[in-house]
This record gives sequence, C-alpha cells and structure tokens, in this order.
Amino acid sequence: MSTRDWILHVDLDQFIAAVELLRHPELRGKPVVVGGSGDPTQPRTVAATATYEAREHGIHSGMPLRTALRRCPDAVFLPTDPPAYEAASARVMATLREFPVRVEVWGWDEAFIGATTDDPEALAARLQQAVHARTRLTCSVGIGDNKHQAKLASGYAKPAGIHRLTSDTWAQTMNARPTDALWGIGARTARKLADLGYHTVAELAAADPAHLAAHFGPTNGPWYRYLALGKGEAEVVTTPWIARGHSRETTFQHDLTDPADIARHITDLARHVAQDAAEAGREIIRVSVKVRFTPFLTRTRQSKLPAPTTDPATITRAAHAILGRFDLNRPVRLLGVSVDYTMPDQPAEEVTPPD
DNA sequence: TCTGGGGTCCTAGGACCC
DNA sequence: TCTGGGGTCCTAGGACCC
Repeated sequence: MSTRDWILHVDLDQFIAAVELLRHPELRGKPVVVGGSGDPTQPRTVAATATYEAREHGIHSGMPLRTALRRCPDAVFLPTDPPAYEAASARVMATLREFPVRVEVWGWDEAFIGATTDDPEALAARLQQAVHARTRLTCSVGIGDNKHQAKLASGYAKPAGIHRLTSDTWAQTMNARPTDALWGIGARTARKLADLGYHTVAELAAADPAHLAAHFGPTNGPWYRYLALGKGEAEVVTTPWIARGHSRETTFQHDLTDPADIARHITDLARHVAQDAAEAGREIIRVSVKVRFTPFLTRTRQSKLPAPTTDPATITRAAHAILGRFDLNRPVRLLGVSVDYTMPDQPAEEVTPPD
C-alpha cells in the first residue's frame, strides 16, 4: 500500500450522554435524557441528547422535555453542564494532537484529521484507543479523500467503528440514497430538489448545474451537484477559528407583554454580549435584535454601527434603538441580541498615513 | 411532539452613486 | 422626462449544522 494524504473524521459517540454516564455510572443501562435545567415539567425546554435506552421510547434530541416525560415517565432527566463537556472535549482534542497529524476542531464532539499514511484504518484504531484510554469515551472514525466523504463515513462507522468512503466507493455507496444524506442538504432543500425531480444522489449528480443555479442561486445550486459527486473541501485548517460574531438569546417560559419588561431583557442581553466581546478582545461593527412572537413568528432587525466599538453603553443603546423599530403588539416568547465582529484582515477604516 | 441556543453562509431587494 | 446599466453597501430572511 502506498503512502498518501487522507482525511479522517473523528466523531465522539453520544458525546453528552457519554460524559454524563461517566459521572453517573449508576445510570448506565437506564433511559437518560439531558436538557435544560433537568426539570421535565418545564415548558419550552428540549432534550440535548438521549441515551439509546431513552431512544427506544421514541425520545430524541430536540424533543420537548414534557413530551419525553410523557413517553417515558421512568426516564432520568439531567441538566446540561456545558463546562463539563468543554473540559471533556479539550482532553479529547489534546489526545488527537499528540499524533503526528493535523487536527481541525469542529465543535465539541468532532474533529477532522489530516494525515499522511499508508494505513488509515490502523491510524484510526490507534486514535480510538488513545481517546478511550485517556477519557473513557468512544468515537467513530470516518476515512475519506475529503471532509465530506470522511464526515459521512463516520456516520456509517457508528458506534465505535471505522469506515472508509472514498471517490472509488462513492457511487456504489451513495447513489441510491436520498439527497438529504449529503452533508449540507437538509430537509427543506431535499424537498425542493424532489419537486424538481431530483430524488437521489445519482439524480442530483447528473443534474444540469445551470438548472440548479436558476433555482438555488449561483453558489448553492452548483454546490449541491458537487456534493452529490462526492466532492468537498480537503484542506485541514489547524489555526484557531476566528468567530464572525456572537449572540445571546432567551426563550421565556411565559410570554412577555410589558414593554418595560422587554426593554429590560434587551438591556441584559446587550450587556452580556458586550461583555463576551470584551473578554474575547473583539470589536463590534453590527448589532441585531431578534424577537420571536407567539406562536412562533421570528423577526430580526439590525444596524451597522458608525464605527467599531467595545463600549457596552453604545451596544446597549443601539440594541434599544433597534428594538424600537419592532411592532410589539403580540406576546414575545424569545428575545436575542447578536453582534458581528470586525475581522482582523479587514480593518474598519482609514490607514495611518506615512510620516 | 407547541418547537433551545449558538453559530455560518447565501440570496434577494432596495438605496445610492456614477 | 417615458430612463440604462453597473457597482457597492446594507438589511431581512432562509437554510443548515452541532
């Protein structure tokens, strides 16, 4: 076998549930649901994850906790604990970085690995062993020529397995599958594609790019066909990601109707976001406000600031001005404030003239 | 099954300018 | 004035992902 470059996708199995079961070994084998503050009677709270035993009762992530409770009154409900997942994730990523590979972190429970080897399966097995030895967590590993293939391959590898999906095996594996099996095509786009006669990956791969562009735009349309052909990004970026923006939002258990109440929450959210930005050392160039009315109508308004700033008072004032542009006649179930950061490579304005 | 929170990127349309 | 055509910036919304 010859040495060449590979992309591996490491996906931790049932990450949040697995971390919780390590802390609560007595719950192993029981239906466990993690979400919100762990109180299944709270409205407007959904499951972050559910163990296999809970899934057998029809419970899945995204399901309202009250529904989960109805489906399985005996389930154990736990609150989410982001710092614990953060810590576990950091240990996994540090373990991966000990190998002679390039590591691109992709969220809490995933990473892409760029490696040069003649035996990617052997490398995958060593990664799995190291992660398990260090953290007691299991992971699935997909092997591909690019990120798209490796990502789908790790899905086939679950749980705790290794699977290879390359350009050589792409067509036989994927051609008969529905288009939403592709990474980047969801339910909405799959339905639109089906309406146009593209039901399978093979049909999408054979589509006319111009026809797709006419329906999905000049970038997205041709991109969908590209995905159906098994292509994708093959570059592993090891430099830390620079966030484009940041946001905070809250769904209220009981609707807000009092304007003063709404304004107070906007103040809190804006201050929070401004503080986060300050801690991250980032300047803000745009502020957005999100309002979700009952039953579930979401609207956003935004405005660009005259100049980048880190000043909390400026951010808060901007958020209130934007809030003033909403019609607040209906009850409000969610408020959010988000900001865009200035990016390092695009300084906001003027260049200092030379002396 | 009354539907979280935090992100990223793309598109369409209007304003404005030459 | 019955109006052209391109370029850029800004905003609102949609889709997708973890």
